[in-house]
Amino acid sequence: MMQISSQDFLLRNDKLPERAKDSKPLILIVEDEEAIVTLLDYNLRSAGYDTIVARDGEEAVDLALTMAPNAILLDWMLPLRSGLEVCRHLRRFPETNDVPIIMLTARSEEQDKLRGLDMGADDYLTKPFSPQELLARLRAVLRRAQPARLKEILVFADIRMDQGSHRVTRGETLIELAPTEFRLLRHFMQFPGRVFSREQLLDTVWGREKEVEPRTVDVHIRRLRKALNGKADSDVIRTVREVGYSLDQP
Amino acid sequence: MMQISSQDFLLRNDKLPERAKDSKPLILIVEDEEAIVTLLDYNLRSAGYDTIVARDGEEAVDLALTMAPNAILLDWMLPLRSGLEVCRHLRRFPETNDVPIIMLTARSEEQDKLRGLDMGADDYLTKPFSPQELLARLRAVLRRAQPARLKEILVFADIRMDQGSHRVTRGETLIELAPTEFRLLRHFMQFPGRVFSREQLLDTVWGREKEVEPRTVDVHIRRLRKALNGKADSDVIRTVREVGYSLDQP
DNA sequence: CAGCGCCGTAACATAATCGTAACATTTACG
DNA sequence: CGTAAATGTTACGATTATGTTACGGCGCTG
Repeated sequence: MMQISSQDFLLRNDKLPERAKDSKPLILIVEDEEAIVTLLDYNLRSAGYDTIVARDGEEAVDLALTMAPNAILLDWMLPLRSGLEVCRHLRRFPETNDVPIIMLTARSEEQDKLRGLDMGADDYLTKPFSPQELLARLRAVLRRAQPARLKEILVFADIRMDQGSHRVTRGETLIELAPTEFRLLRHFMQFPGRVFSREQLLDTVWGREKEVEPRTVDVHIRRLRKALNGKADSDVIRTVREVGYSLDQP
Repeated sequence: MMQISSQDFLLRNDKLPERAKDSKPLILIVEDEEAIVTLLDYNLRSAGYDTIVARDGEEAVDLALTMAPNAILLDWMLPLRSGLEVCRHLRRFPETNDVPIIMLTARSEEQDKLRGLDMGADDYLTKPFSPQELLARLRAVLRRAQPARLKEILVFADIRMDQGSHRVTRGETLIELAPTEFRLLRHFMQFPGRVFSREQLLDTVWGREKEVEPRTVDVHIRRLRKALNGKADSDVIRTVREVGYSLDQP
């Protein structure tokens, strides 16, 4: 079916995994003072990181979105958009929501620090700082950064959920889901095979603000089943009597 | 429920395989005439490109999505799906939205050319052509290649936005947009298919200097829809309840 | 300064979704 | 088999989110 020369195919399959897995962490430096950029860049590269540099706030957002860095060093004072603004902005988007951000600032005022952390910064570094301190804090935030990353695309059997476009397909069919059905399915797909009680589902999918009858879950399970299965009888939701429901192979 | 090919979703919003920077550019040749394939293949390889070949429209879409070529040479007349269709199709998906496409055609009629460019082709080559011309144009589009979101001309389905001249067309129709509507549409076209919350849109399209009610977004969506759709009922903006809006195929 | 286009908001209209109760069916178990 | 408990299914009124319209204000431009 695919017409490609064997040479190409081998080449590509050789190269692809390499970059994905054991490449160096990429650090985005957001800083307009050339001297500091040079300093940071030199230290980070010496320590085995890859770096890219943004000179202003706009560029920072651009690069953060396109290059998917593993961490961001973000200067407080910037042209076009302040570091604070950039930080808040990045935190609004799923792609960058969980990238660790270390704020750099000339002042060490408590208030600024708190504001920075409020906006979603992970750590805080006061100029002047030693390269050792920088690297230590960087290692720390990178270490902590593991579990946050929710997958953008969830797959279970022939069901695909794309959280970016907010679409669900089963095989080749596009599935339309109401909001609660979507959240319910997402929760199941985040923990495939695991059984959840009605109470647990109410907690996680509904939230604990309003009291809802446990039996209401049944109704939404029914709606989700109907939407997912169409007319075929391949039910991916398993009822575990006395316990709850799980996403499971038919 | 609509039917979509599984290939469409295979890589949707996933990261495409990233090739090492110093590898040769990969060119996808879409052409059913063997003689021309041979010619193109020989010339491209001599000039230092890697090539893969698709013999029909279906295969073209498949390979474009799975192999992430750096550019596509696309014949106008094809089995299964016309080059025009393939072009439009590829432009609908984020992964292939920004791959440069050069259309190949036997005829040099102005009208075809315009239609091709409307569908999102980057350039146009009339058979017979000299290898020199081919390579020159290829170099040109590769040089210009940029992520969709930084492109000067954005294309989604039959909508074209030229940021240089600040013009928007849908099919043959010129669309007049107020400034906010323009920025809103631009943002959607920079991230086709992606859902944005009202808050995110206020951040990116409005900017956060002044506080604006989230519901104001609805009104501008309405105005944009009205301007784009005319009287036809082909709405390219999808409402995702409780979440936001996205640019999407009708 | 009058007219025009654009914007943000509130108010009202419409549509989608939700939660619940009531009834139907299945299951477990003696 | 027969019964009780658990789950499946359905229909419907209430609620909420979104669609739509109209209006006043503001900044330009002629």
